[in-house]
Amino acid sequence: MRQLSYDFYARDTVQVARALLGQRLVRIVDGQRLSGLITEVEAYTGPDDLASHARRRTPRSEIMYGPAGRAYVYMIYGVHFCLNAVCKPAGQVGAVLFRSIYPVEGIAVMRQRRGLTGDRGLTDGPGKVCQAMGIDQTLNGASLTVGRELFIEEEAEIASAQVVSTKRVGVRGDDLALARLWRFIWVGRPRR
DNA sequence: CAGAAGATCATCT
DNA sequence: GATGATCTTCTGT
Repeated sequence: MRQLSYDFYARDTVQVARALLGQRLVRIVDGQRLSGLITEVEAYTGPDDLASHARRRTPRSEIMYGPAGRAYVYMIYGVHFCLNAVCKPAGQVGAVLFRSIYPVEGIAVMRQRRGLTGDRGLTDGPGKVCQAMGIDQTLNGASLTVGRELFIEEEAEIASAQVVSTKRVGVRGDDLALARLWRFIWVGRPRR
């Protein structure tokens, strides 16, 4: 199992998003291995994408302006965390949001962290993925390429990934022109 | 199954 | 002071 390296992330954000589908997200906590196959992602591009936090360069979004292959973790609605992989297509800015995984290793731990007894709804949402895997803001800025607590392992490439939606988002009124969400899902993925 | 509402706080204006 | 790259619970069909 090879850990995805810097070169994987240092590409066009949309390409990285597509390529991440089917790869294995791994979290090691207390010596325990938690993992799952990536089934849904979303690409956020640089300053010209109004849907992206990088639309403004602030202390929070600064990580997205840094080197590729690092984790961008932030809290949302005061309740949940979202995990991103920073991408850097030469001089550009971007990140990929992990929206859903198919859990494989450490499922019992994930259930416990999620407060569930079954597998329904275990890891099918950005906040759920973070809760199940114990990902919080302490991992913001962590390296996904040389880190040992959070990284991605290479799996056999899948062909059935596709764009499910590109959506335009209004920002303060009628400003619909520049916001795009590139969401990719692994069609025909295993179900849990 | 679909829609509404509340939770709760880091971040930015 | 307002907002949000979400989730859960509750209501009604």
